[in-house]
Formats: sequence, structure tokens, C-alpha cells
Amino acid sequence: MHEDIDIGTRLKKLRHERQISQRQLAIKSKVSNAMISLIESNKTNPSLGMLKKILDSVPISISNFFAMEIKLTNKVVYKKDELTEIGSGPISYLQIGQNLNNNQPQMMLERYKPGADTGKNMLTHESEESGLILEGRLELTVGDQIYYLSAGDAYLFNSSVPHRFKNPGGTDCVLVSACTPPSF
Amino acid sequence: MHEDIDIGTRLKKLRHERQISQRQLAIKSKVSNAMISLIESNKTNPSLGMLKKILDSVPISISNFFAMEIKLTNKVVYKKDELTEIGSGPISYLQIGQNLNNNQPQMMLERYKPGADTGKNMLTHESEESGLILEGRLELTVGDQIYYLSAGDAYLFNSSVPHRFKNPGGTDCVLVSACTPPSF
DNA sequence: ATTTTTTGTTTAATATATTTAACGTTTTAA
DNA sequence: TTAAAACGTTAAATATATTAAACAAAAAAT
Repeated sequence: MHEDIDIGTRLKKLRHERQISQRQLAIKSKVSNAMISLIESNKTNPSLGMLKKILDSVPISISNFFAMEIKLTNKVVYKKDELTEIGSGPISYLQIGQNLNNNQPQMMLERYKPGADTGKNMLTHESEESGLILEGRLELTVGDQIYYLSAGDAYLFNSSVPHRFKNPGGTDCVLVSACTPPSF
Repeated sequence: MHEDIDIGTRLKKLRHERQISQRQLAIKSKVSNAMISLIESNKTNPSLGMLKKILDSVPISISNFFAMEIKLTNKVVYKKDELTEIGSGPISYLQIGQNLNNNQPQMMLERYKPGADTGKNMLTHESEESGLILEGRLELTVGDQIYYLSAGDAYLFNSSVPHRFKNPGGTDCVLVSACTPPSF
């Protein structure tokens, strides 16, 4: 159900990156060095005020501290045929990159065949998403509103609002989208 | 020096968005309702385990909870001629949306005239950026590497690495890009 | 070689987060 | 128009985070 977070290794990693000792960090943040030790070994469940005091001295924001991820790849360019297909059937999603981090935009080249539809049970996820139509027409439902877009038009909305994509036309609908953080 | 964070109103706002009462939230997250009340009125300094237990039941990540911003607009669709031009001269940047929040992808339709160049002093900012070429050719420099891309090709890299865009061809280069968080 | 610092860990003392149980107020049902 | 349920707040009980102080091990200094 509720798994606890390993803030210990997170903090230790951050501290090692900055190359400072527990005691140095303790002094900078005006906290006991014992506290740093206990947190790093996950022997305590620190309060937010405590964590903030420490992170403020680094400095790094709480948000970024928890978004902090390990760099995996140094690949930059993905040739036309190197995009990874993560869709199937009447909807194709060609994603730029693989194993995306939480702070990266998930950019995709999407193709909807005539009539293709994400379905009547609406999509919701914790992201912000944006897109721009390249070819064809798109029927976009966001909340209780229905919009019709054609080539050149664009959208931007919070994905926690229920939404749906459909190609109402007789030709393929092609669009480029970006989603932050990645939705799947 | 160290200012404390107002997680009280943050949580209250989140709870109101989801339209649930303190007690309902308390039950969902298996926490006492008193705790929710105390947190929302900033009368206590909750532990991270406590906060996570609550946020897990919403659900929302700690990172996003602290990145959470006030919604400014409910505009969803931007027609072809409603994109906002934020470039000038030989490079055109048509941005989707205005006054973007920190957690939104900044998506742009970019057009580089022949020879257009972001300049030899490289760009660096704290973001992740991605793009896909629609027309023409692009010379992309990231770190000490130079790449050549044509229609259909794409890129994805960390913007803190110095980078540069140039159109080396004789025709316009058009691409769609996404940057998280927005770089300007 | 032997202090002298600096490292990270641990224990007991104490400060405070969290719960349980009660409170008064407002909303919903009958 | 009274009863019952749900709302958010508060006080005392208790569980636990945090500190101060002492610990052994390793690194640096003399």
C-alpha cells in the first residue's frame, strides 16, 4: 500500500555530489550532525521543516530533491527510424528517447487512423500536456468541452482533467505532443 | 535565512480541488483527522512519512506537490494564428500558450531561415529539451558534438550542456520543440 | 610514532509530532 | 423543528523526532 521513500540514500548521494561531510552539512544547515547521520541511515522519519532546513543550505528545492534522478544515457539524436513505437493498432505513438526521467518532456509523433479514438472512458494522469496538429483533423475533449482542431492548431492543458482524443476525419491525423512528466 | 514553507494552504488547496473533507482524506490515508487539521493550519511540522502517507492517497507525488502552482487560465486550444511569437529576425518561435507554469512543457513551432543561428556563444539553462524536425535540415551542437538532422529526426538532451542550433541548408528549417521547465 | 582532527555512529535526555477523545457548529434527514 | 450525522478544532496522552554528549575508527599533522 504505502511504501516509504528512501530519503537516506537520496541525501547521502546529494551530499557526496557536493563533496562535504555530515558535520560540514550539519553546521551549514544549523542542525545536529547526529540528525544527518540518522536520516542518511533511514533511522528516523524527519519532519519537513528539518528536511527543508538541510536542503536550503545546499541549496536545492524540495521539489527538485525528490525529482532528482540518475542520468542514464548520453544519447542526443534519434534518427527518423530510431523513435520507439509505444502504441499499437489504429493509434501510433513514436516516442523520442527511452526510459525517460521525471523531469524530461515526453515528446511523441502521434498518428491516428480515421476514426481512431482513445475511448469513451476518459484519460487522466498527473501531467501537463501540449500538442500541435501537423495533418488532418482532431476532436479533443477536455472536461465537458469538445474542440475541433486542424493543421497548425495546438492545445495545452492539465492532464488531471479527464480528456479524450479522436480522429473524426477521413484521413490520418498526425500531431506532435509533449507531456510533462511522462505519462507512461 | 531559512523561511518555512506553507504546506498548510498547499494541502488545503489540493483537498479542495479534489472536493473531499478533512475526515474523508484522513480515512483514505489512514491518518487521524486531527492531523489533517493541524497540518492545514500550520500548527505542526509534519514528518515526511506523514506527508507521503497523505499524498499517496490522493494520489500526488511529493515532487509535484511542491511544484504545484496556481492555475491561471482555462484556455485549452490555441488556433493556428493564436500562437504567440516570442522570436524575431531570422528565427521564429511560435509558443503554445502564455505565462507558462514551471511544470508545463514549453512547446514551440520554430522556423529557422537559411543560415539562421543561435550564435556561437552556446546556450545553457536548467531544463530538458526535445524536438522533432518537420522540414529542412538542422545542425545541432551539444557539448563538443555536432549533429545533422533532417525531416523526421529528433533530439533529446539536458539543456545545462552548452548547445547551439543552426540551419545549414538553403531552405527554411521547421521543427517542433518542447522544453521542461520553460526556458524563458 | 604519537598526538590532534575529522570522520560517522550511538545512547540518554528532551522537545515535539501524532493520536485519541472530546468539543461546538453546521448540514442533512426525518 | 428536532435528531442525527458530518464538519473542523482543540486538550491531554503517548509515541517519536531531535539534540547533546560520548564513542571508536581513520586521516592529517607534528
